[in-house]
Amino acid sequence: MQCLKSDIRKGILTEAEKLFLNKGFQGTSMREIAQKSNVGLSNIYNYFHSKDDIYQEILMPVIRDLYHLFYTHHSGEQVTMDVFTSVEYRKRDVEDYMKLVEQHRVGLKLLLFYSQGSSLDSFREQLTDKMTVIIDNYFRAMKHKYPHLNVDISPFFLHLQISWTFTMLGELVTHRIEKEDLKRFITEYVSFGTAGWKELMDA
Amino acid sequence: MQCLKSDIRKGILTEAEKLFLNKGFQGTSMREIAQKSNVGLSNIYNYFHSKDDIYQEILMPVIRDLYHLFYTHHSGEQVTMDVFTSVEYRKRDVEDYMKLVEQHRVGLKLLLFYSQGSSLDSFREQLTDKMTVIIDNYFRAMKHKYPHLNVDISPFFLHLQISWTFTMLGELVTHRIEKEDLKRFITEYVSFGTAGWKELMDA
Amino acid sequence: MQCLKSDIRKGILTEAEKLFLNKGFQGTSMREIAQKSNVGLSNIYNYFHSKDDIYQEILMPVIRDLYHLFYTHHSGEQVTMDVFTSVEYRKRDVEDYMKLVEQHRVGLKLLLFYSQGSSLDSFREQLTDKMTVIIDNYFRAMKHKYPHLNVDISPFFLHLQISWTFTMLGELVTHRIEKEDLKRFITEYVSFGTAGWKELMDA
Amino acid sequence: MQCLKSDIRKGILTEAEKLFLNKGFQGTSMREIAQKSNVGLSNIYNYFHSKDDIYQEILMPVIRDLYHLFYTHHSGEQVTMDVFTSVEYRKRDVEDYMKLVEQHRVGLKLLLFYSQGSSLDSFREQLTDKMTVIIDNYFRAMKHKYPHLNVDISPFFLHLQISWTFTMLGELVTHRIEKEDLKRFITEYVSFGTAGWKELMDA
DNA sequence: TATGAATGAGTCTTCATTCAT
DNA sequence: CATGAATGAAGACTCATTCAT
Repeated sequence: MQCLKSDIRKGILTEAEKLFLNKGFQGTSMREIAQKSNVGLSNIYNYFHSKDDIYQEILMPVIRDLYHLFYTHHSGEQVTMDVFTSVEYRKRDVEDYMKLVEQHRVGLKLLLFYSQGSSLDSFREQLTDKMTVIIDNYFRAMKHKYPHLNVDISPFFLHLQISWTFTMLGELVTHRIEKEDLKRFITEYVSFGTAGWKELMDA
Repeated sequence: MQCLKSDIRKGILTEAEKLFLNKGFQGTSMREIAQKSNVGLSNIYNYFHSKDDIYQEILMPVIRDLYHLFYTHHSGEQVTMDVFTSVEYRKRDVEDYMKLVEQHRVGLKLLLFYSQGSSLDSFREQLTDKMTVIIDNYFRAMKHKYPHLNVDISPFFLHLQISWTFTMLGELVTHRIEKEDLKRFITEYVSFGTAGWKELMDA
Repeated sequence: MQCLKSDIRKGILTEAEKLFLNKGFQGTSMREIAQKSNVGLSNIYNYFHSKDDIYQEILMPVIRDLYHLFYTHHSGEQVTMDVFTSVEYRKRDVEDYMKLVEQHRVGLKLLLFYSQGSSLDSFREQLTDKMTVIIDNYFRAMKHKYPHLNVDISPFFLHLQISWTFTMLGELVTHRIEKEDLKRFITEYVSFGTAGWKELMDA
Repeated sequence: MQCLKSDIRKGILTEAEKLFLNKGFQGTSMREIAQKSNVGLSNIYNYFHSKDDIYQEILMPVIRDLYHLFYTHHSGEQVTMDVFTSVEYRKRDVEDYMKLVEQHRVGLKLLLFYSQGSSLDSFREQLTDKMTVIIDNYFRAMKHKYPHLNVDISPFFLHLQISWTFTMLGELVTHRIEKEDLKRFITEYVSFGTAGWKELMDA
């Protein structure tokens, strides 16, 4: 019985994903991956360079979408306060997060909680730092456009806000929220956030 | 050549702490701990039962203080809205966090980011769950006392808020904040939070 | 440099057998087995799951034949006193034992004397118990068929007789008996046994 | 709290005995002995030279009595056939065994089943060999005294008979026989044995 | 006598990866 | 592309015994 090359690849990735999710990156061995995916241990190396390679390939899509989401949200052409204080804007934001979570539940879980020991170990940290820079620039642009506003937010608070986004993603991913509760949560989240930002910026 | 028992114990703990901080619990081997602390590998077992034992001993103080902080903050005798919306209250809160961070910077870092594979692996998750229950009860009591208020916060949002607290601790611990920036950050943090809660509860 | 799988397997088994015979199961280390059989220590685990696995594989044939011998001797269709008191019957018995010993000298030695710490540790005890039950049933059947006979043997004496069989196997295995002495021994053994059983059963 | 030196010795021996009985000589560690007997690990070496030393000391009494029993039984001044064929003689024999078993149940168990890895590992084998020589001499003397008798027993059968004695001791020790069953067993045992020996010697 | 620290070789087993076929 | 053998270091932990105090 022969299989298509691509099938085997997928098989490996699928089983590896399950294992990583259960035991973490470090806790999963190549042997297990081989056994579960019915592939000879050494044969795996015909498809992937290393364990880390498998891990990266699994997480590539999430990372791509995550980057895309973050960058489009915060580096759009329009510099406006609405991004922070408009309920509409924030609702769109959080709905985008939800979509991401629905599409990449497992991947996000891996990325946020099970990457210890892999090259993506500090992915969250790095992305947070990058985002901080980007948003910081955004603030500078806003300060230029609306000089009377207080957009002088401390870098640390900014950083924290971004990190919180990851935390929220983590919570959404681990505690599967029911549809009926979802709307309410979003309302609360948006209310809380907009009120907070308004307070900070109008001051 | 023998040394004082307490000295060697401390030596082991010190070096182990450093290693755990660099390589995580799983990534650190007893061999390394032995080498760095100039103790025979097997001799370590005269001081500690296991690797996990060392880890727990290192984190015991943080855990104790963390529990104490959380429980005293949220199970005080007085049921009042101030806890959420009073600037004074929240300032006191965040200052307590700061103290915790200053005293247990490394320990918190380990606890929050480097415990994978140890028995404290899911400590954050567990404590978050416990706190959620406690605060939920607090809300029920408030609802009883102030019936006109909207204290009907969704469990998920509550959970998220608590998780955010850990995130903040994590950020404070990883990004050493300068003294001059500290005051500003606290102000921002408190403003944001109180505004948010007010918005939610007055609605 | 790779060799035929079967050769290496055999090599490991051969050397392990020697070592177990010299040092017992517990006293033999995987390192030694690896060294003596010119195989990398870790490579052994490509052929066997564990030390115990090796041990079991070595003893599988003896155990099989031992079971077969015992069961066929004592669960034959014919219920007759001859089994105990006929010289012919007993001669056939003891000759079967001899064959077993010749074919599995080393294996029997291991099984009877060197299994401490392995999963076959209590093999003799277990088999003795099983056999006791079987022969006890046999006696009941005989009692039914020959009511005038005294077949009311105490369970303990029965147990002892079976245990003696193992002892004899043990002796045959450790003290290689010369061909010329063999016939004589068998005669003595059979005479002694038949006389004994006759005495007990005719009483 | 200070203890008499002899008390500590006894404590160590007592606890060691229990452990050896549960886990065998090899399976018992000095650490365990120290813990169970409430003695500092290294302090044990003020009382005993080594683990083997403890083991020997525990088994000294059994060995002494065993030797004494065997030697008096078979090297008495009187050379007579009765030793083998007289019911009275054999009854006295087996009753002596019973006494030995009652006095040294644990010791015999250790000696026969749990000595692997210790210096007493091959005690049974050695004693069996010694006894074989002694009884062989006894037979020679009998041949001289009663030339018409067939006392030309093969060494191997002799050896087996002696080994059987140990087996019986082993059985008596592991399967605690009830008082009511004891008498019956002895009768069976003696009947069987005397009939067997008569058959062999009168032939 | 008693203690706790020290030792150094030892236990079985698993790891990710490579190699030859 | 696939296989199974090979590697060599590493994993946590235990051992009986000794030493200095």
